[in-house]
Amino acid sequence: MTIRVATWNVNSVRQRIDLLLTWLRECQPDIVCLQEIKCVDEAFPRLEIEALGYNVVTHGQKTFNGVALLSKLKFDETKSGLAGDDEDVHARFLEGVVTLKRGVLRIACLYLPNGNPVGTDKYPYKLKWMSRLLEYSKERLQTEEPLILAGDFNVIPHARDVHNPAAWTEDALFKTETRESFQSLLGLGLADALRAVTDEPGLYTFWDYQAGAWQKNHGLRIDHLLLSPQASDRLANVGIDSYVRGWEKPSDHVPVWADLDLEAA
DNA sequence: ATGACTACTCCCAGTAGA
Repeated sequence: MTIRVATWNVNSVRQRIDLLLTWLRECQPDIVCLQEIKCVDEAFPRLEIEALGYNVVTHGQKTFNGVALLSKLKFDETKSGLAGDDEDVHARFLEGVVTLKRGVLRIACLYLPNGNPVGTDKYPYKLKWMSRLLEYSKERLQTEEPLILAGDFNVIPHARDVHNPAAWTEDALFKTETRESFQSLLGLGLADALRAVTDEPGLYTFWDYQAGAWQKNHGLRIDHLLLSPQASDRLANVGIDSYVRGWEKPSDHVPVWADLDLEAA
């Protein structure tokens, strides 16, 4: 038995619903984290997705941001919002817990702030959000349960994760402070699922719409699944569905998934 | 390269994304 957990920044779920349904049928993920749904909860196309056998929970927002969790396993609990800043109204975080044959699996779906342009209040907001995520992770890791942080991190972890690293050194996605903060998440014992299976450079999850970035393979790896030791121990396979970027009217991000040897209840 | 695309919005020029 394996459980497939996926993440995909769809860049508007209403624009992408047909592609999403096609991909769900092809990939057959058990749990999916969606980002940038760009709609309020009432406008989310839940019926079509429920028809494929998913339980759906959304944390939406008008126009921007918005995250959703889809799961073939029933949610025991869900919670929206990341602790640590009562002033933050962005819909960027949604946590769900499902029951397994042995214990539970906790999934945090996140859309980490972009942070550009650096020099505006957007970058400190990003760094603060990352430190809030670090605190959340510290707390959750104490339970010693399988935990997955999945989403659009807006972080390029390493030079091998971007086509032209020299052009990105001052960008909020690649700045030293950003990468150090991401590293401190890994320092807690979280494993970058893709890097647990390969060191290969040039594996991307995002290609800009502009300047033929997809055709030239000028991409970024910014969508990640971070696994607690209890999840990492069960890791069987990881994939990037980059072919989805070649579809008609695609998102600029593609799905990333991980298979874990865990049994559903 | 002040560029390029795409999607959003009190409907359409301005904002945001990465």
